[in-house]
Amino acid sequence: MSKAEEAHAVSDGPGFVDDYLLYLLARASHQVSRQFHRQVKTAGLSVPEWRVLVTLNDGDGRTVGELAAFTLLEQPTLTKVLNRMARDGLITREPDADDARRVRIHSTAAGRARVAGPMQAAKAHERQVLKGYDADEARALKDALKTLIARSG
Amino acid sequence: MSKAEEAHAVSDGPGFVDDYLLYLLARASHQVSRQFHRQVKTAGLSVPEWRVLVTLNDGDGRTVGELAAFTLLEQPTLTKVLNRMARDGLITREPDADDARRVRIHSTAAGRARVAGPMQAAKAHERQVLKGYDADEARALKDALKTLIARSG
DNA sequence: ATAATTTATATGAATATTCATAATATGAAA
DNA sequence: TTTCATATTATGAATATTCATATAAATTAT
Repeated sequence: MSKAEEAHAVSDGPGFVDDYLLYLLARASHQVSRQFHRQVKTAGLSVPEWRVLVTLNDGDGRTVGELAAFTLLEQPTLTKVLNRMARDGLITREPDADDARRVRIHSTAAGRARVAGPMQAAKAHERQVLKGYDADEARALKDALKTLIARSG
Repeated sequence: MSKAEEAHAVSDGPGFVDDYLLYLLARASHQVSRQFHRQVKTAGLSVPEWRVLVTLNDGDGRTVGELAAFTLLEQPTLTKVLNRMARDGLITREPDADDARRVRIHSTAAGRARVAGPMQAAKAHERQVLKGYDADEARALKDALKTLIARSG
């Protein structure tokens, strides 16, 4: 142990977190997303806003609860994100015809326009991240993540 | 398309996000961590506090900057987390002998005591999540995540 | 040495998130 | 059909996070 290490007792060997699944997941997600999230902000969207718009792009007219689950946001957090997005003309709220408790969220033309660039950037960024993976490896990685998601439902 | 779907145009087929690496990572991390994070809070720690203490447990006396990188927090966020933890007697700040700009963070006896339960819970929870994985599969999953982390450094 | 540049942490105002719960609507049971 | 339990979204106060920048120390260059 060097003198400097001795002084403050930092161990350089592998610790618990270095092989802890939850940490590896959190760090991989955080670190891989970091660069892309900067691009999203440059395009004038927060990360929650990006998630809302890209989710609506896959299927418009979802309820607040569905959107909250997809976007990994708490429902009250999402409601406030939606307030801002409605104010900015990116989405609209429509009452559900069958169940008056439900509110369905639709993206506007402005919302679709705002998300188009980031969508292309996301695809390019993913290709960049997976550069060096062949098709089988990429599939295996995604399938492993899907399995984790399915089992922890 | 059913009448209900027609009314609000929700597509049920797979969309972009369903096979988007960054989403799969974020969702897997979020969902797998969800139950454990509830246990952490029950033990009287916020998630950032837990990350600080478990990181210090692997190597005490890290600087604020090192801790911020490990805990996936912005430095100003961490400084405020540390203020709370110092107030609660979980950590102490010590000036670095060699560089007066640096502040080294040490966990206290109370901090170590507070993190002991969650550490055991984390190990038990990880075993639970990886139940059904054999040793090779678990290793492959973790190695895949470590590769992503290393490449996105 | 002195000044200029870079690095490490802290601070403050603005913003965002959370927790508990309110408000409203549906569905089921009596 | 009234009551009771449950489900969905919104609200408000408390808390946490972020962004820009201040402060202070080390390093480099002049």
